[in-house]
Amino acid sequence: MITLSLEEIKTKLAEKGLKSTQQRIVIYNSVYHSESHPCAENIYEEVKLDNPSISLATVYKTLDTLIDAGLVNRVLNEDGTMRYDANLNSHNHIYCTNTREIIDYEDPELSQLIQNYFESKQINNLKIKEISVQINGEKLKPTQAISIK
Amino acid sequence: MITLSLEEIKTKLAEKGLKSTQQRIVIYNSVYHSESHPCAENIYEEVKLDNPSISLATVYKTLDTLIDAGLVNRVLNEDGTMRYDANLNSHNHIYCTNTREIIDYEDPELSQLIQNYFESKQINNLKIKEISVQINGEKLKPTQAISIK
DNA sequence: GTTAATGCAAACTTTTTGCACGGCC
DNA sequence: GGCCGTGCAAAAAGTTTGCATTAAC
Repeated sequence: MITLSLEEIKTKLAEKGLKSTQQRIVIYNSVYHSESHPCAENIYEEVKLDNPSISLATVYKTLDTLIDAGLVNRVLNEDGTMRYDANLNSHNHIYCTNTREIIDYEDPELSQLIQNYFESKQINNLKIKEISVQINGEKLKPTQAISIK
Repeated sequence: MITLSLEEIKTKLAEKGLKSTQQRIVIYNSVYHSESHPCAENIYEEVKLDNPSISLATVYKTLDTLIDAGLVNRVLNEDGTMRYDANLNSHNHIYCTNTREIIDYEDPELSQLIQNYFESKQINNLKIKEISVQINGEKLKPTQAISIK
């Protein structure tokens, strides 16, 4: 995992023309460093530990701001709640049907394969903007053991 | 589009051990024949035209019943609302960012390509059960394509 | 006739909104 | 200092639940 310093976060916000408020910093930091794909409530609970006065409405508003700025993406969860993801490289996800985790899956080779496919095959009257692959599966136990840090 | 007769719907319900109530018949029929992927509210509005006494709660309960029976699938929408789909063959979806429609996209060639890819490349300790592709894009109106500006 | 499904209303969860106050540039 | 962001509380949107009534088998 790549960690971001306070200065790096401030720079990223500034690049998008956003004021570096305390709330934006801690919320972006929380999403960025989350292993899973947290929902607004998860983020609220985490940032509240160090910032007890923060409001859940601010978490929602700030996430919308970060999404509009292109720093964070929405991820859909099987249960219909909105999840958030600051990893903008990967749009592929593995959904583990056992643990209900959503795991980022980056695979440039796969992305290229699909992109090539759609260069030779157009879909009627559709301007494709983005393609993502969702893989549903079961994490087998050895992986679970290894993945514990 | 393949249409289903009343008798065929009753048979499908009976095969799953479900009583053929008026509500189940009209709700399943509505989802089955929908071009888009309706949400519970959409289905409610449609079936209410012919069945004014039906309740929204019944729509939700019936959809859950149909999902449990394997006659209908849930589909996630970008806006976080739950959508429903009676086409069990295709797991690829096109999401139109203009109209917010979700459109089924069946493409055996694409599915085969991806399946082949994952036969030669395993993901660590993951037992893959299902792979789906989501394509986000804009449906172009014919007028847009030929418009002179 | 028995059992399960429906309809209603109320509750619950998640997300959004309006507005006064406070903090960043 | 001016303006934008935040916090609060209330509302909206989406979904679930409990229970008395009704319908299917």
